[in-house]
Amino acid sequence: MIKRNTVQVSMIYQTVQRLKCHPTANDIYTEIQKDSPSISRGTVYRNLDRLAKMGEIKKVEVPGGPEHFDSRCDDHYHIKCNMCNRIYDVDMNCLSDLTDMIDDKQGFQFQGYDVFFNGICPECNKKKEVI
Amino acid sequence: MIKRNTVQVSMIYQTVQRLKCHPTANDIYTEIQKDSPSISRGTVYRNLDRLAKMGEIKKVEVPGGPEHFDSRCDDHYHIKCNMCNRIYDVDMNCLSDLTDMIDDKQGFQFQGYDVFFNGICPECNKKKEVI
DNA sequence: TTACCTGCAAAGTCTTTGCACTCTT
DNA sequence: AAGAGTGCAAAGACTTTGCAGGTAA
Repeated sequence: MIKRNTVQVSMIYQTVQRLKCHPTANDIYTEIQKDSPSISRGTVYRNLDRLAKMGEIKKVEVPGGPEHFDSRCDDHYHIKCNMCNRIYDVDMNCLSDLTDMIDDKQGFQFQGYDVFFNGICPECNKKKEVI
Repeated sequence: MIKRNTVQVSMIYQTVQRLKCHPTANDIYTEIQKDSPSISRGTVYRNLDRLAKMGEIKKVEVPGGPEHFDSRCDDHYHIKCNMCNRIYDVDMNCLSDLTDMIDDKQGFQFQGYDVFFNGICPECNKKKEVI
């Protein structure tokens, strides 16, 4: 998928590793721009996509929001804060194969599933108390 | 939320009930346009949102795709076909409270979760065999 | 009559893409 | 050299919004 070792690719990869906050493509773009103002959004989107397809990073599709990216590639779940929309890891064992629980598969070929929690993050919880 | 019984609101509600295919806002817009060409997209989006907030219909947030709407309001899961992107109901008992399984909530206030399956629908499976 | 709702169009958010140029290999 | 990757800008998909006029109550 990626066949050339360009500075842009490594900056994008490094930035996903460095930001521990499940950044969006735009977060990564903004961050890289601080040092390299000429980086383009297209390059960021293209390479995040390539890195995810290669399994170097993980694409996190958030229900009702933009995509986020994660340096942790093992199977784990996420929670979205309903106030600030940030994404965090959930500390829980993954469910055993959920597709075993389906009563009638009706001819579908099940390939995978997402579990996505939502709630309020500790930081926003504090803010709420102040208000 | 909705305070007036307009023709547009009832057309939108009826269309969600009639289409059993988990339509998107655009599907509903296109469908209503056949009979009422002057309906506007804004009205469709606004009223789908209001109907969902009132609990008359259900908003289905699809990971990595536009929102779909469902006439079934009880708790149940969905599967997205990775080929045609259509949404179908999954015939399975809902999981008991998943948030009980979280080892360390780290100060988060968990409010809910989505489970979303993906795979290949029977129709697309047949097409694959032909190819 | 009031104020909620509509149609329209513009704008906003997120993402993809075509093209000419650049740089890795 | 070849062709993968880049920057740029335009366009695309989906959704929201401001406003003037329409209409249910």
